[in-house]
Amino acid sequence: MKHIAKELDVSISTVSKALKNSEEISRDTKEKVQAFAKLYNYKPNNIAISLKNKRTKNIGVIIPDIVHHFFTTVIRGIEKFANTKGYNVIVCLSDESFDKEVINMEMLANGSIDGFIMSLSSDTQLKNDYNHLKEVTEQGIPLVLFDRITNEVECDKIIIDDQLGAYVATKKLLDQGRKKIALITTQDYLSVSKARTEGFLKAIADSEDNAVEKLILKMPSMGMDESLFTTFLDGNDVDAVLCVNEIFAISAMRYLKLKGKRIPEDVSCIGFTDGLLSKYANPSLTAIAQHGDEMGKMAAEMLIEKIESENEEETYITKILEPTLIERDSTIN
Amino acid sequence: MKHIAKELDVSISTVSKALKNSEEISRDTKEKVQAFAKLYNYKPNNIAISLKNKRTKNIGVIIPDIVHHFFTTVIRGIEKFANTKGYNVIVCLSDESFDKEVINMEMLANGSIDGFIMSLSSDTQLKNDYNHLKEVTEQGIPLVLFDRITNEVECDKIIIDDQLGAYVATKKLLDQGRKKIALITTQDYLSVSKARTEGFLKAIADSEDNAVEKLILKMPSMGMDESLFTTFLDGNDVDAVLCVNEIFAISAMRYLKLKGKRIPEDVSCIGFTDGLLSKYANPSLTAIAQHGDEMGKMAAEMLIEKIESENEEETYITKILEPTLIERDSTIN
DNA sequence: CGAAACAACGAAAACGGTTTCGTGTTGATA
DNA sequence: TATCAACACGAAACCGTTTTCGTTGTTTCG
Repeated sequence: MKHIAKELDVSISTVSKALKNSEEISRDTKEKVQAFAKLYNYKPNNIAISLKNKRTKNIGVIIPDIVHHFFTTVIRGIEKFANTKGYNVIVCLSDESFDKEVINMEMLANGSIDGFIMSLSSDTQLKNDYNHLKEVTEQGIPLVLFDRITNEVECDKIIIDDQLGAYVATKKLLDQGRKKIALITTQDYLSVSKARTEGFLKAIADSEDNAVEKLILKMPSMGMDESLFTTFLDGNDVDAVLCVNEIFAISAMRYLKLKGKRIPEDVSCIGFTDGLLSKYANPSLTAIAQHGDEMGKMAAEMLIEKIESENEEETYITKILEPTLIERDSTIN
Repeated sequence: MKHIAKELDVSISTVSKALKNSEEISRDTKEKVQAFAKLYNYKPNNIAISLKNKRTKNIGVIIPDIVHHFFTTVIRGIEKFANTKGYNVIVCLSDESFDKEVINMEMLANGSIDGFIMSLSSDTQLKNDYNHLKEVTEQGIPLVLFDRITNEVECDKIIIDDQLGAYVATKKLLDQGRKKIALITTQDYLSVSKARTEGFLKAIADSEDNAVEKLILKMPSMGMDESLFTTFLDGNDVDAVLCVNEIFAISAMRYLKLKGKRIPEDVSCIGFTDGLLSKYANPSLTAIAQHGDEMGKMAAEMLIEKIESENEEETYITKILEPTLIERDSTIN
């Protein structure tokens, strides 16, 4: 701009206004300035604009893991919507660690972003410490929590109804006449695991069928522990399995097949998260779709709404998406 | 800072220096200022610092698709390394579209980032138009291209040796005595597909076994076209299949099994990209690992090196990573 | 004791824009 | 002809920091 101003012998103010097509400036000058701007391929400096406006047009996304189908679909949803609104997405990975989550938030909270979208790390949910979130909201930075959320922090939230998902899936298994149903899940401190377990138990309780046996295996970590897994499946002759993630479900199917079980004839399997594995498994896996794209889109929508809204009224909402049961070949039709 | 300055009755300059532990400022004042800063939880504004330093500590990553195992591992690699160096990662998705790629680059090139890491969209490789990349490099913004690259642009690049990967995989199939080997790939305008096809052909040529038959199916798009696929496999009684991605490989295995073929006894299968599908397929799929994490890490390393190096000497390097053949159950040991 | 050296700090410019508030020129109106 | 809008533009403050270059007041030394 300085350059153009000098070249055209006008002030920087005039250049600025001319480029914004201000009514203040004569048609003549505007055309000249704009022509020069094109010529010199002038592009306004985003940083300077951000400093002036106190708005960066960046949104920070903090997730535990990116090599995970659900999270990537959420990011895609966020990115797509954010882009239409002129926002960029800064992605940080907490790697399931509380400390990294804190560091990342602090890194971004110093003016780099206009708002956060995040899903809690397992470590954070275990520690149950949300001070870093509270600090951010107290600074007035909008925050949207998705999927792995907490009630300890007041902010917008979006989740799928995990309990309902598990309920519907379990009901599906019951309706097929399954009597010995296993739930393979993770520890309860993860908000989603807890909700899914509740849905599972509720469905069985609602069935009022005393012949139904329920079994629950709580895996210690997010990863696979083969021995726990096989011991559980060896010791219990189940006829249905509901797993809280694809990996558990695929592994269960594989091991059951190894043991000579036919799927779905002998054992029905359902897994949470409708990812690639479910689709391409053999047999393909009936799955509870979490609609990550939609979730991401809505999270971005809620966040940008908050960012751009003038009023400071603190009304927070929690949106609950309905999961969908995608029926495939691992359950009987 | 203004606040602290007023409160302590010193100048803003003094506050700034005190916070940076400048030698100019007395121990006494420094302690006071730093204490106040802690008290008021002062955090420097990154935007202002960026404006002053002309360095944002952000790196822009533009990839065609994020719901793709290889790309997510690359992002993870980038993010991890970048974070250790104090950089944040802004992710943009081109969605395989030339236009979006251009828009994203322009959005970020106006001061939002210090450098780019990107992988070309298929659309861009088809159009063969790289002016947006050239503009960016001419502006002096460092650029590192990975995986899907072009020779049309002078910049740092990093790829895996796709030709070698295909060569090794094909050789593996030949060594097993396979005589009728299929390659299922995509169109040649994708740099990686081309290289893989070359490796495939080279391995067969090198074998000097005239009994070996080679077949190539070029799928029209990135997605699956079932009819083309099945027609090809029905019409050719192959005993080995090499696929340029997991989806093709898994689909091939599934269809072959459907036709009564045993894997690996009757047909050996190998796929590019060692992702989740390969690991959890049944049988598990022998795969060519592309080391996305490593690639991402190195890309970030190269980029940050360029960003932080003082000298303007234009020396660009291309790093070539070696792929690894991960042997699993879809090939004979 | 005067000059030089030094320690401690502040004023102001700079980064690249936006925006408010003038100000000087016109032309129309009373 | 004096008055007043409207018009077209410029000066300067501002966003929050950094940094250069003074400017003080105090030592130190010859």
